Amino acid sequence: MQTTPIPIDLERPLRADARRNRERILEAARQVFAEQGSEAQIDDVARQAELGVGTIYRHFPTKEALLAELVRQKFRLFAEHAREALASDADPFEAIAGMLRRNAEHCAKDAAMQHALSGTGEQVWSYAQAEIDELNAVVAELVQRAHAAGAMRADVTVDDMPMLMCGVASTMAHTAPGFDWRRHLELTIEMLRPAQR
Amino acid sequence: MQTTPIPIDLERPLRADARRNRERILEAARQVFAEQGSEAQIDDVARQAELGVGTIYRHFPTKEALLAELVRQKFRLFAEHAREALASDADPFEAIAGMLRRNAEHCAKDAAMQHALSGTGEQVWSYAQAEIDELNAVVAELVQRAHAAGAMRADVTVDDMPMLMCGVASTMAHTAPGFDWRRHLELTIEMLRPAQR
Amino acid sequence: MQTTPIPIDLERPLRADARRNRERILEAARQVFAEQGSEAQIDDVARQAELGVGTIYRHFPTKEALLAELVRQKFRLFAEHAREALASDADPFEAIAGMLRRNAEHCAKDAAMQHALSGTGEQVWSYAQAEIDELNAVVAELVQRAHAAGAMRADVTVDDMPMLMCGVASTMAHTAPGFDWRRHLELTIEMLRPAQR
Amino acid sequence: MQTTPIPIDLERPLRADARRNRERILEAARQVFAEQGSEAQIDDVARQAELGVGTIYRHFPTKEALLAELVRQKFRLFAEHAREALASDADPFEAIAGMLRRNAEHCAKDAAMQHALSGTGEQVWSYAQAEIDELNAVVAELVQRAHAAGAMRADVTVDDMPMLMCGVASTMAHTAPGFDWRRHLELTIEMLRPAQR
DNA sequence: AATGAATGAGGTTTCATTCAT
DNA sequence: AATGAATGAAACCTCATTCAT
Repeated sequence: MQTTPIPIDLERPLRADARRNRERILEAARQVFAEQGSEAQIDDVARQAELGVGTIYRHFPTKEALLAELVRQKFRLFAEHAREALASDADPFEAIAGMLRRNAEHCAKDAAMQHALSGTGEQVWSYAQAEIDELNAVVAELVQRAHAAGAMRADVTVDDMPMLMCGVASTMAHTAPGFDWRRHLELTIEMLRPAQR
Repeated sequence: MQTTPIPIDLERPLRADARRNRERILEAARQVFAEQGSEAQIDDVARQAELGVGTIYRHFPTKEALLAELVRQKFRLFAEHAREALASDADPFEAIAGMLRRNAEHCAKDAAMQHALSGTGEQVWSYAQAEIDELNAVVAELVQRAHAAGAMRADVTVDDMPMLMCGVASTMAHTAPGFDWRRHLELTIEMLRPAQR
Repeated sequence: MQTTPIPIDLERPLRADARRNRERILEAARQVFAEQGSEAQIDDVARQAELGVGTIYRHFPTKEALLAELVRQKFRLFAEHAREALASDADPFEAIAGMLRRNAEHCAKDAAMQHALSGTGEQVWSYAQAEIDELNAVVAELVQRAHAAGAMRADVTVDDMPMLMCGVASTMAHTAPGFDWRRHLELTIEMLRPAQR
Repeated sequence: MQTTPIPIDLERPLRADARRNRERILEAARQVFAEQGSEAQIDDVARQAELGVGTIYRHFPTKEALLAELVRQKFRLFAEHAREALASDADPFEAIAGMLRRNAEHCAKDAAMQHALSGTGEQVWSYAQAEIDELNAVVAELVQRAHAAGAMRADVTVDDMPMLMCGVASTMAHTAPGFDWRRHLELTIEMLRPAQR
C-alpha cells in the first residue's frame, strides 16, 4: 500500500502530458545535479529538460522541493531493495549486506545528489519522511531477523543504518586521495558482524 | 617545532595590530561559519569581527582562502593531538581511539566547518596539504605501533582514517533524527578493532 | 540589405516585449553614458530604463557588451550615411565632406560614447568589426571616386579616415578651452583637398 | 624665470629626502601609468617606488593630482621644446613642425599618459594651467613668425594647436588597425600649411 | 616624515522566483 | 498549461583614501 506522500502536491492524477513533463524534469534534474552538484541552476535543469523554467515551477514550488523529490525517489527505491532482501532466502546477514551494497551503488551513480544528502540538505529530509519511515520499517525487520539468528552485532539498531550509510555517501562526495567509498562500505559491513565470543 | 605553513601568505611578521586583526577575523569566521554554514557571507564575518570587509580581503584574498585557513588550523590541532597520543603510554589502540575522540569533539564545536569538510570543500583541502601530511605522518606511527601490538585490524591503513572521520563529521552536519555523531564515532572505532579469531 | 551582425547574440527573433526592452535599454544606455561617460553604472542604466539590472544582463552579458552594441549601432549608421553619400550626385569631394559632417554631428550628440571611442575602448572595437568593415568598404568607393576626379589629396587613403575622425571625436570629449570639434573637423576636411598644382 | 605653479603645493623647499621621494614617486608613476594606463592603482605606484602609499599621499593629495603633476611636467617640457624652436634659425614652418614632432615623440613614450590626456582627464588640465599658458605664449610667437613669413595657413591660431595635438595623442592611445600616430601627425602638419593660391 | 593596515561605499554579476504573453 | 523574460536582493570583491603606529 502506497504511503501518502506528505508535502508537495496532492497526488491527484496528472494529465498525460503533465506527467510526461514531470518525468522529464526529474530525469533532467538527476543528470544536472549529478554533473554540477546541488548548486546547479534551475535554468540548467530547464535547458536539459527542454522545458521552460516556468514549467518546472509549476511542478515543484521550489528548487529545494525538486531536490527533495529526487531524494524521496531514492528512498522509495531503497525501500524496494529492502523489501526484496526480506523476501530473499539468503543468509540474514548477507541479505542486509547485499541490500546495503545495492543501495550504495545507486547512490554512487548520483554522486552529486550526495552533496545534497551528505551535507546541507537540511530540510530536504523532512519532505521524504514518509519514505524514510517506510524504509526504516522494512530494515527493522531485516535487522530483527539477523539479530534473532545471532548474525549481527547485537548493539546495532535500525536507527544506526541511515547514519552509517550517510557516512559512506559522504565519502562518495569527496575526491580526496585515499577516499574510496566501497572500502568505507566494506569496513562498515564488517563492523556489523556479531562480536565473536 | 612549528611546521612550515605552505600557501596563502609568506609568514612575514605582521604588525602587532595586523596580527590582532587576523586573529579577530579567524575567530569571527569560526563563529559565523559555525552558525550559518560555509555559505555565510564575508560581510557577516566582517560585522562580527567589527572590521571592514576590505580588512578581511587584505588578510585572505578570497572567501575560499579564509575557509581554508580555518581548516588548516584544525588539522594543525589534530596533528598536535596525534603527537600527544604518540607520546602517551596508553594502550596502543586506546591511544588512537582517544585521539579520534578528541579530534571529533573539536570538529563538533565547529560543526559548520564540517559543512566545508564533509562536502564541497574540494580545493580547500589542498591549501592544507602540508598540515594534512604532517598529521598523516604521526598517525602512521600510531597505526604502526597498534598493528605491531596486534591491537588493530590488520588491513586498516592510515589512509582510511581521514575517510572514516569525514564520515563521522558528516553526521555532525546532519540534524536528521537518529543521527548522533558520538555513536557514529564509537561504531567507527569498532571498525578498527582487530578481527576476532 | 542588412549586414549580418556578428557577435553577441544570435539574431533569433525576440519576443515582442523583449525587443521593446532591448530598445529601452539601448536608449537608456545612450542617455546615461552620454551624461556620465562610459564609467556610468549599469544600475543607472537600469534605473533610467525603468527595468531591473537583471534584464540588462539578460540582453547584454557584460557592461562592455552593452557599450559595444552602442558602438556597433553607431558604425551601422555611419555606413548608412556613407551609402547615401555614394548615392547622391553631389560633387565627389563634397559628398565625402558632407558625410563626415553628418557622422561627426552624430558622434557629438553622444559625446560620452566618444569617451569609449577616443580612449580606452580597446576590445569594444572588435565587437563591431563587421560594421566597421562595411563602413570602410563604402568609404573606399567614395574615396576612389574622389581620387579619380582629382578632387581629393592623392596620398590620403580610406584607412586614414577612421583615425582622423577619432581625432575629431577626441576633441568632442575634451572641454578644454579652445577645443572646438567643428573647427577640428573643418581643418581636417581642408587638408583632404587635393594639393594645388 | 620660473612660473609659479599654482595648485598642489606651495613650492616651499623640501627636505632633501622628501625631494628625493617626490622624484621617486613621479618616476614610478610614469612607469606604472605607462604600463597599465591611468587606471593603475596607487598601490602599484607605491610598490614601484618602494614607498608606502601614505608617502604618496603626503606628496599628492589625490591620485588625480599625481596624474596632473605628470601632465604639468610634460607641458613644461613642451614649452622647453618650443623655446628651442624659437631660438633655432630654421624655416619658420619647419621650426613648428619639428617642435610638434619632438613633442609627439615624447607623448608617445608615455602612451598611457595619453589615456589621461586624450580622454577623461577633465580637470587634470586646470592643474597645469600655468604651464599650458607658458607653452601657449611661446607657441604664439612661433605661429606669429610663421604667419608673418606666409609659411602657415592664415586662419590657424595658437589655440588650435593643443586641440590638434590631442587628436594625434588620441591615435596613440588606440590600437585599432590602420591607426598610426606618426601618419596622423604628418597629416595634421599638412593642415597647417598655407592654403595654396 | 613614513608606513602600510584599515576602511567601506560602490562596482559588476548571479540566480531563485514571479508574471506577462 | 507552457514559456522564458523580468526581477532585484544579494554575493563577492576593488581601491582611493584615511589614520594608527
